[in-house]
Amino acid sequence: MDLMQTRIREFRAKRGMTQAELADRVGVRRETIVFLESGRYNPSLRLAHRVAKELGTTIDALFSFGDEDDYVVREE
Amino acid sequence: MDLMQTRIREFRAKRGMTQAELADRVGVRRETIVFLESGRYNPSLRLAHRVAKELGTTIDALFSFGDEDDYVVREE
DNA sequence: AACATATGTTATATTTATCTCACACAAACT
DNA sequence: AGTTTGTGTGAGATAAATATAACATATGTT
Repeated sequence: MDLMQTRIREFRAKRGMTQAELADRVGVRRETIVFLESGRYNPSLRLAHRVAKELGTTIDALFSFGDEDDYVVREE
Repeated sequence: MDLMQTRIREFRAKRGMTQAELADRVGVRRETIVFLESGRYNPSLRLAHRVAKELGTTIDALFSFGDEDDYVVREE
């Protein structure tokens, strides 16, 4: 099935934001965030964008697929 | 309804690639590319990623939503 | 121990993306 | 004029995202 990686949880934690809070601000159900964080589904581009925006980052920074040469979770 | 902007056509043209070609490489139907280029639907993140990759760019460079401060189509 | 809060799960329903097929149109070429 | 090539459109079918609701678990707090 080839799931994707996401750093949503990492970014969300950095902001001290709860799943429910994020879901709320983004306008989806909390369960949707759960599924997103575990990579179990493939959001629409628009949803990905809203999430990235709420977390103060970009889509490309937030999600990654198996095909990148250089995906690393860097701490800062 | 609030459509999104995309530079797919621009990038595709730059590469001299046809809609059918792109569809093919990306693994979708040509009609899907037509709809994407006209912003009439909201691809899955994975599809957006595949398209960006085939066009040698990133998702964030390829798509934009009404909420950016600074979206410009720049020529290079 | 009881309670509250944050997270995870499972099943079903609804909405939307994408497929499929068929046709239409314009431009370029023979 | 006819043919090819690239692009656009529309309707119906299928697959996948998201909603909804209900329950489960873990952790922290009193």
